[in-house]
Amino acid sequence: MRETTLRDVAELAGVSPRTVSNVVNGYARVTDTTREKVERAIAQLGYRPNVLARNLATGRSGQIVVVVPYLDTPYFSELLQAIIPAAREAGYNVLVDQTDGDPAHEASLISQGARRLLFDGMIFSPLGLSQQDLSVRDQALPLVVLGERTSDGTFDHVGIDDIAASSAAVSHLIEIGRTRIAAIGDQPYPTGEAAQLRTRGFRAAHAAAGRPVDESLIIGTARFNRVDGATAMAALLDRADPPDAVFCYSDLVASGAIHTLLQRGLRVPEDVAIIGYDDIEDGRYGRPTISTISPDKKAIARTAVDRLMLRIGSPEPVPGVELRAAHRLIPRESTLGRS
Amino acid sequence: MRETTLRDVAELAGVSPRTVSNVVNGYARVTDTTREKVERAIAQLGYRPNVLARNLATGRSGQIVVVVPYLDTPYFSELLQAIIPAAREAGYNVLVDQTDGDPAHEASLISQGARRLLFDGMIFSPLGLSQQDLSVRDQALPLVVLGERTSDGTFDHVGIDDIAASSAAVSHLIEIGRTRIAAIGDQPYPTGEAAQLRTRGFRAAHAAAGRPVDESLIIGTARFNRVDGATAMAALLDRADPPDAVFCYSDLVASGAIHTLLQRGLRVPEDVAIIGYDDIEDGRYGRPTISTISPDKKAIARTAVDRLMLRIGSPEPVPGVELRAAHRLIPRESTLGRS
DNA sequence: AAGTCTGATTGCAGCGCTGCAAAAGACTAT
DNA sequence: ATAGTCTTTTGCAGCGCTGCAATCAGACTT
Repeated sequence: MRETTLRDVAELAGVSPRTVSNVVNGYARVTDTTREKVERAIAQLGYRPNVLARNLATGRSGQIVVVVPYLDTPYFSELLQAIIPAAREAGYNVLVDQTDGDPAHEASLISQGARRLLFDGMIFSPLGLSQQDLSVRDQALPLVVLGERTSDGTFDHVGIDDIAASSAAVSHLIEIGRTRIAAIGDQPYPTGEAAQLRTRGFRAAHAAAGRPVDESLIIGTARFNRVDGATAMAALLDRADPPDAVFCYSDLVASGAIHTLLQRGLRVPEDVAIIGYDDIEDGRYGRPTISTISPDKKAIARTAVDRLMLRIGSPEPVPGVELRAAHRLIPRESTLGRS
Repeated sequence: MRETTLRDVAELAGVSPRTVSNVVNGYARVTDTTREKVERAIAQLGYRPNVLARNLATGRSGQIVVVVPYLDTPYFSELLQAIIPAAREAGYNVLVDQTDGDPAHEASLISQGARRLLFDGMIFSPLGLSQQDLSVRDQALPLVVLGERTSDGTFDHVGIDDIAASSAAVSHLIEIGRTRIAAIGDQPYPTGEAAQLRTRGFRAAHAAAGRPVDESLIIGTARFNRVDGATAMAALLDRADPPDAVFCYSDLVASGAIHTLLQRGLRVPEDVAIIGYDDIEDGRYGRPTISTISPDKKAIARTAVDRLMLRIGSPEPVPGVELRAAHRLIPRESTLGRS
């Protein structure tokens, strides 16, 4: 039993297939009477357009892909949760990909390859790819990059002002009277742009307060996750002169750090104050609740989707722009204590 | 500048388009010399097949959709992280959808509607739909259901033995000497099957130990999240006779409950032991670490994908089966204390 | 040497839709 | 009544690929 096609509907309604197509797509001018006839026929036959055929005819898939390093990282899943409805609203479906931060995988994705045409555009949150890697890519693919890379002019970049945000976080620690402030999460190598910006904010806040930076208090980690946070915190505590506050480059890192502190019988924030970054839901429910920098994820999602739609819709190349979403400092128990 | 097509390759290689297609798809028998010729031509022209055209010709999209209620719920994002690679391995791309548990949205998804043909099959984790709702659906859509519904014979169901798992969790609480055990998460209404199975396990464990169940210790919640867990725990503590242990229907609920306990200055597990369900990553890093029931997510993902592939590949209807993945009890600090 | 068989290759048709531009109708102005 | 204008509808062709069945070439039988 064949599915009903445009042609079937056309026959029943007594019009041409093209007219049915016009009705279905809301295209062009169609008289009300014709429209009604067609709609009645559609209803009667239970016609549903064949997306595959439409895709081939239009050369578009109506899908975008969102690529994140890790799906089970709360920040990304929360972001995704914001992107999907925004895309759907624009009439697009969302494919999801995770790369595990693998540079090869990431590179293969932006060069399209076998999955060409499967999606009309990409929202990409790179991890393993450096700024430079991003530039050698299939220029035909409309691309919006999230995170901390900067645009090379061929794609858009949406992010928050990481330096300002990080600086605000550290200034907050200074304001509550901390004097030995550590940073956990630095990544001083090409793919560590995100981390490096936060380190710059860390320095900026010190400079603004007229404080020197103790370089030995900047601890590197491979990833921004709990284990790394816990390990780095342990290393800090094993020193002769442990810090009295830590700026963690993600809430997960913060959560790991807090874990270590509590395990050693130290109090947060009395002994060591902690501030994170990302404002993941977890941070609002742990104990203590985690002070953090909250990027406006909804704004990021909406902006990214809007720009991507614009790129997809435009015949000629759209110059890439830098777009900043808002962020704000949210002090919670891990710096202010129980209220 | 047109993209190169099969025809271009055929011309350059001096063979028919059909032969090129055969080479590309690894179909049929092709002599080594022909294959080489074709492959050389492909490389020379940088030919990449047009997925859209292939989809139309074959009537398949090479995509499956995974539908979950909430993407930012760790259990689902962890599950998704397991499903995506499994599907990719089988040559399928994964679309992701979240329904917010909205019954209307869920219903529209399983009835296919406008997105017909966009995916060849669906892995669906229902929340708002009752058993009955599931049965009125587009039978043509290959479907594998996750979670706690049971198959009506037209789709496969993959889950763990919830009753046994819940019972094991509660038995664990009994074994460590607890006498007043509460349950947080019951949902005594049609769409609450998941919760009800856990409640049955709760009762079963009591029965097995020859203990009566105090019905007033079974607390309902609208969702399985932190807030609900925290609220329910507070209600329990406000009673004259609070429990000394709680079986929480998810790790998030457990996390919320622990939050309340600690906030009130109670100790976990000394004053109240807590066990959760799902084994999300968070539970391994919080303080205390959360004892839990760990469903084998990798097995669930693999089984679901395998079954779906089988359904997609089969011309005639495949009878639906019930498949059980393994689970195990993982005692951690929230029941055993610090070691 | 003719007949048979096996495996490699090919041609045709069409998947169901839309872009394009032309045709048909409706209406206005002369 | 006729030409001109604008709106609505239509026909054609083709997006690039694969299913199917037929064809062809070579090897093997008798």
